[in-house]
Amino acid sequence: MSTRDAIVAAAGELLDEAGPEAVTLRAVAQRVGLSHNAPYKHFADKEALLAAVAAVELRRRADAPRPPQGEPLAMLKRMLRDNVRWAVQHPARFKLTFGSWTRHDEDLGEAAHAARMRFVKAVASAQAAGALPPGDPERVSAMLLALGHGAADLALGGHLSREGKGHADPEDLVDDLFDLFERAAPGRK
Amino acid sequence: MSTRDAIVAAAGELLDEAGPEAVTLRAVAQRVGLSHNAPYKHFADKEALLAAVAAVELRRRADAPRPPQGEPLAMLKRMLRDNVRWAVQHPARFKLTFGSWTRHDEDLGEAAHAARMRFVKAVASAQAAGALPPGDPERVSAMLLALGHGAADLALGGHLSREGKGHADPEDLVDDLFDLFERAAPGRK
DNA sequence: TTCTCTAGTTGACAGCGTCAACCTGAACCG
DNA sequence: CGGTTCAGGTTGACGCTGTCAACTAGAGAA
Repeated sequence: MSTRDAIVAAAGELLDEAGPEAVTLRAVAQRVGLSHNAPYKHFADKEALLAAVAAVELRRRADAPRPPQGEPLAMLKRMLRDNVRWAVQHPARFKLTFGSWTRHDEDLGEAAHAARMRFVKAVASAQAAGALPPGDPERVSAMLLALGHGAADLALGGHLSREGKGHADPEDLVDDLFDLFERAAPGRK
Repeated sequence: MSTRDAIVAAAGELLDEAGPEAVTLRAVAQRVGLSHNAPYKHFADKEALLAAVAAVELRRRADAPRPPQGEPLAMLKRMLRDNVRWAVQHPARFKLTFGSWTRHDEDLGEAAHAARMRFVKAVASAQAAGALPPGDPERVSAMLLALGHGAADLALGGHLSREGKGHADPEDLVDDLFDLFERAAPGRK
């Protein structure tokens, strides 16, 4: 493993173990056993390091073992639910990966595009199977991803009512949307 | 206007004019014409100040002049679209208000609850008019808000494809969801 | 008058990202 | 083989940040 990779890995671990504010260049360097300025030999600045962490995470998830596929719609639902579950379980990585990147990073942009295309493909097959309404699959994808993203983000922020009857965890909201699709789909022109 | 209010206002202006990273306690204090430590006489720490800014913003939007109401579903759609437009136009305020609050803030929690209840009420009337599927209005609200929140957040992060055919701006995604409701609603059991 | 808060001040502190300068060993080339 | 280059590492400094401690003026209450 290159030193660069070690730095990226250390930053990721720190992120998981102690939250985003603990990810300081100095702490990362120390964890790798280097001096506080060593990261600058591999990354232009802190943001470039974080972009690398995000890109690695994105690809790691893309390369994850695919569960056996079934119905296209069920598969799509599973993908979205997995995304949401991951977001809730790894808030810092989620926010880093899908937050705002201040500068354009070539590698990260490419990884994100690949991840999105994977999802768009799944939407297109569900449409082909008649399980989703027709229309630009990128746009339908955007809607699904927006709901998942929003549900996860609101849940993390504590903006989803947790108590009693109004309770919904973010995965439930994904289910609700799919229910809506199923109700809208069957008898369409 | 109390000094405390002036500090909150100054922080909000700084947020709009120069982005979140420009909102430093020193800059805020200087804008009000006080020494760098003056804010500590009114807020326990920086986060408490930011929570106050968020609460003010939330209430300001809640007190905004209500447009004349029409059909319940159309009104609801307008509310959600307004939220999304506001988020895209004031990203810093949006992220502050609907981001994660590290500590529980009484005032902010109350303001957020009031804002959400306003939305839930609108959902309930749309349901009563038969324009939305039945079910816990809080839960339906959560789904709508999640989609709006996610669409805005993804758009701000540049995660919505901007080019060519796949293009969708966040308000379009809100429309898509409402179209889906309209398609699902009419012939229900 | 004197006492007591409240809202303000100044000055310090450690930690942060970043910059500049220096060092070192291996690879390359004549 | 001797010299050069240079990626990768170091130390030390800078200004800025949030925060803390100590001090102070001034308005009311006793």
